[in-house]
Amino acid sequence: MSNKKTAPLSADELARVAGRFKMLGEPMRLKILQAVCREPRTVNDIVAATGATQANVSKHLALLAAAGILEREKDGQCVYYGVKDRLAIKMCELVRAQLAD
Amino acid sequence: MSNKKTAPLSADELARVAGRFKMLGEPMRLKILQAVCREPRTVNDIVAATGATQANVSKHLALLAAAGILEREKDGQCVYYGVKDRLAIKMCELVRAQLAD
DNA sequence: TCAATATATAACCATATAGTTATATGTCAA
DNA sequence: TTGACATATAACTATATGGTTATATATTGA
Repeated sequence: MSNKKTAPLSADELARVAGRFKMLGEPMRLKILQAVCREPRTVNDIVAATGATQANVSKHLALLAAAGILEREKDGQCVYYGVKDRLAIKMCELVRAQLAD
Repeated sequence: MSNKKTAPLSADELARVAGRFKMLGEPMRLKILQAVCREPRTVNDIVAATGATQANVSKHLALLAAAGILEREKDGQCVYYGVKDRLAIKMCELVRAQLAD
């Protein structure tokens, strides 16, 4: 155990951390996260829940899955997306709570 | 106390939360946060610590201060920037820890 | 007042990316 | 097969913004 007083992040680490935040820095993606937060949903469900176009939702889903925030599971002709990274959700709640003061 | 099972965020709240993350989604800004994390530092110090140009640092500092993440205090001809929003730092550490697995 | 120093800002360019439209791919049922 | 549905992807446009250069605005000391 023990922390080394938090060593400075390398350029690479900095970029990774920033990338994580950048992924959450888009309203539409947060809206998608909200839609799949409870349980996995199909792309169609998410499209309906967000009101965005199917192509746009699909693109964001691909990004979120590639970032490891969502996970993809195919079932027949449907594809379910669910939350893989609970920390992302946690952080959304933290910020939300903070803004509500 | 008591949570209402987390009501869905309005478009406006969504934008605010996203804006918060977007502010942290830039490597240079994280580097600046690192520089001022322990104690307030002058712009010059931050420029030296980050290796970026003075104009660029100044711009990011203005953004971070406007977002309420940093606070600005003038002392003579120097300006000190320090962390105002500890949650931002906390989240950086959370993500950093997560990536280190 | 003048020079030196610290910080901010304006104007600009280049790049990344969100959203769109159109189309491709895959899966099922008749 | 064929048609209907679900999802993905390609090509494109428009916009936001990070970084740069040049300059403006304090503030201090000589």
